[in-house]
Amino acid sequence: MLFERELRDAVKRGFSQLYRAEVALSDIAIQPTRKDFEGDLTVVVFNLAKLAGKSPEVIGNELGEWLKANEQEVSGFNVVKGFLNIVVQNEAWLRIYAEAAGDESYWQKKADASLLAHPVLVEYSSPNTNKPLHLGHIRNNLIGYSVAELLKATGNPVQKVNLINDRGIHICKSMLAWLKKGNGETPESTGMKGDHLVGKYYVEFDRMYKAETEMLVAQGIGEEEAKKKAPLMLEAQEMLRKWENGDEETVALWKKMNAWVYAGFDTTYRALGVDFDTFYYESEMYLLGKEIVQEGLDKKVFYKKDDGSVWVDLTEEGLDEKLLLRRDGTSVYITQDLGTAKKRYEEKKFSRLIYVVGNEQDYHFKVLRLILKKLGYDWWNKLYHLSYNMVDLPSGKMKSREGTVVDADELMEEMVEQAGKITRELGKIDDFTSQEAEELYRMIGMGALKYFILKVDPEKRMLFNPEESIDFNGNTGPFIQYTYARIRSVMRKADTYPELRPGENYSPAEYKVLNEKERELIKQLLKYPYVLGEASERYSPAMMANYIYELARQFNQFYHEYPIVDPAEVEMTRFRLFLCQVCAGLIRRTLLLLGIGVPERM
RNA sequence: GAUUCCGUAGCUCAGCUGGAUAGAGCAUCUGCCUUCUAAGCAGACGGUCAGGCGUUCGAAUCGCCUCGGAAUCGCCA
Repeated sequence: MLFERELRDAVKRGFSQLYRAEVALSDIAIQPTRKDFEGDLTVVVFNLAKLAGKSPEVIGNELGEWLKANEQEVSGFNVVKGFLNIVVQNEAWLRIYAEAAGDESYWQKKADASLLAHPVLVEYSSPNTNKPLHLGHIRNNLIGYSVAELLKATGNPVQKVNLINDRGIHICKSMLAWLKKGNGETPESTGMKGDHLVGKYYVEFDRMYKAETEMLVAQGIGEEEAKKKAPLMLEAQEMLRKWENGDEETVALWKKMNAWVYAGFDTTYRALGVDFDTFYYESEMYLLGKEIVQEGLDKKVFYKKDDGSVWVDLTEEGLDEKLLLRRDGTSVYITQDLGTAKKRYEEKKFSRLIYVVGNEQDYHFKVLRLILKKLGYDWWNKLYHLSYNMVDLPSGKMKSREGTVVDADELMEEMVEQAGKITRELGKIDDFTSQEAEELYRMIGMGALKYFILKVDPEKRMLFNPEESIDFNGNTGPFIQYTYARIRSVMRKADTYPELRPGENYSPAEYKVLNEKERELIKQLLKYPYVLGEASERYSPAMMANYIYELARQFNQFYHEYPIVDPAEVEMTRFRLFLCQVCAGLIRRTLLLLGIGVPERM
């Protein structure tokens, strides 16, 4: 944090002068001072007291005196129960604030230079093409998009990639059900979005399949066997074989239905505001990795069983044996992933490859990294599984097959509708054209949804209750958007007093009468690059969300307590307008990292 | 069964490498719009940080145990 390093150094020097003893920088704990005490930074003196052999109270006072005498920026201190609270003089805050405001580079914390030479790949979304996107996918997409933006903001070259799972038994299920029950339905003939139409037949397959297995069970066949022997399942498997053999009719159907799905996804992605630099298709990648199997066998990392299947033994690492090639010679998921990772590394030499994938695949990625390591690829540790937790409903987990999902398109539509309803009730934009109003509703509705998802740490499981719509008050996206609109409104008012505006060369450094709220606001503003740096390192959009909420909250307190535009107070008005400008800029900048837009009015 | 993750206010969530009296929002209750946007501000209420033991000057945070929940351990992806 700001001044933290300087203070730490100063404490070290002071300690050494006062007690003729050295203390490691890492042993000096500095934290922001709690709100209820006076001060900006707090030195925890317990361990220092121990080293010096005096009581915390005494050390605190002695160190405080020393700092005040020797450090220009320290204007005061107090000691409470072993905590040395340091007051940094206003001039120092203002000086740094003035410098930062005039220096674009201050707001762009740079990542470790060693990472900047090669791209960071962020793989996210990665949908199956047999069903539409649901709330779980929304979380994935929003996290992936935002993490990519965070990395960009810290200077990393980023490529967003989407690996579409466009082949496999699940796709065949939809295809088969459509053949049997579809009557030639198309998105055009039904007016349905393509992905929803295909999803309808995925659910339909499951319904028919369940009926079949139940019938078989009724005939006295065991459940497990019934599931395997059900004619529909056999048919789906046959279809997959046909597809793999390039059967024309099957491939044509597959292409047709996938095209429907892509058109649907395109609409959803656009509504979500996410994008990708590269799309990969599993149908083009699934054969990769076979040469890796051979390589592993040559290096004796893998072994072959009598039936011809290929395995890797990970028991030494505390895991199990893992299959890599079936006895019929076809590859499994992890084999493809090995091949895909290798190909990508050869092509891109990525500095990191971040997989945004749900935590149900923690084991999978552990194994993936381990196998690459065993094969001797030194880039194995550049793979990172950004594991996010499930979005649960009050009724429990979402299941596509059973239709207990919160559909992405529907949810977004509801959010926008809700935003429209609230906006109309408030009646502040009655002069907007209907198109302007629509855009605003979308911005607010999506802002609410995105903030709701992103403010929660990805690792934490979160609950969504469809009964209670997502809030627009309190700790929400619209609250922050509202703060921005409010600031813009003040600035518009200032336009009528050109002589009050801070000019191009305005510097806030000379302002003398900083009040408490302004001071807090400036401190919060200056934290930005530090928070950004950490959020980027930890892949945590939630940190940015929490940061900007706090800033908005503080701004609203300031706004409420003090007038901003006052023709009788030129210096004050300039200072405050400038502060508004910086706050608004930061809100905009931060929300953009979360994929959220800001309105001029709302 | 084994492994991993999780458990903070009625609800949804913050809480950085251990530091002061554990913070927000929602909900409930009270105030504040003839002054720059009330999607706001101020206040009240609400906690055995699942429980226990330990390490420490100090534990929501670290370790062990118990209870509760979830995920994974497929010739599915």
